[in-house]
Amino acid sequence: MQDSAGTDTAAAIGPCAGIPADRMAFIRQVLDRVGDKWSMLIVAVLEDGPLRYTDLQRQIPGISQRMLTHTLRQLQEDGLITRSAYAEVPPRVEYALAPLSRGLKDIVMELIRWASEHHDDIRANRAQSGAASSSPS
Amino acid sequence: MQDSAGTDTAAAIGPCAGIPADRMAFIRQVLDRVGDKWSMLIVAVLEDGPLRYTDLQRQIPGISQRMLTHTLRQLQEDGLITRSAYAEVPPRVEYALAPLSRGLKDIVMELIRWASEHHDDIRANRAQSGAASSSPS
DNA sequence: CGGTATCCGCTAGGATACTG
DNA sequence: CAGTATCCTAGCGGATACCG
Repeated sequence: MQDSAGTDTAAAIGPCAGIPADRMAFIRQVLDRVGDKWSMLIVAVLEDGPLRYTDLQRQIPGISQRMLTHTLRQLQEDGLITRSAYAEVPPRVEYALAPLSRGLKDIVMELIRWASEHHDDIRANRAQSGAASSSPS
Repeated sequence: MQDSAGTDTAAAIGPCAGIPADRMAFIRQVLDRVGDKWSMLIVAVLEDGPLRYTDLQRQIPGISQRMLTHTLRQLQEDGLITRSAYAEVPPRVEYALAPLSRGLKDIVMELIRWASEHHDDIRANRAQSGAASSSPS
């Protein structure tokens, strides 16, 4: 707690849009890490339970090995997921959510639910905006 | 649209995540739109009330006109924010959250709060992982 | 004030091939 | 099975200059 004025960081955003510029920086960092395409999907998929590498690949259609590996490492380095490698043959590696991501998982699920519920509206709006050329001479 | 048959493994996400592989596609789209660096910040800042262009620039340190304008257009086209231009002099343009983003705003605020609360842990974990190369003699 | 347009570096991220 | 390494392109995103 660095703020002596008693202004809770999160609370400060509510009453006043004046988010201290300092906070903005790390919020951006976290958002950038956690908010990218694949991280959220991985967290969401892992929410159901531990999964192996290839299972993750199958669960997340369209992800490349490169991105899967990369994102997993990022999440692992941030302590959001754990990697358990079993030295057996064939080798098995399981990824699971770490305690740290308990709260995040919840938020991600909400976000996904929101996306599910409103993607129609969004698409509609998007189409409407794009359809501005519906007035030929 | 390459995958139409077979793997019911996607159904394995079902219980809690409940993400049919089909949904995954548009979820990715929404996540991609909403999950980029600036969109969330703009939504967060706008949560407090309508703001003008320059105000947004001030509230979000580090954003360029290009990105501000671009992101605002995206959000607007998705119907997440509204743009009100008043033809007066000097010209005034106000951006505000649209009804559609009511729920999103909430989630974003939660995410930011989570980021605020756990960025220390994340940084610690990140540093620890990076410190693996403390090659002692 | 509230943008638009252009140049440009950087890197996210896919495809492919190879390894332990 | 679980990655690593390399190549390569699209577009993100900053800086700058200019317009209504």
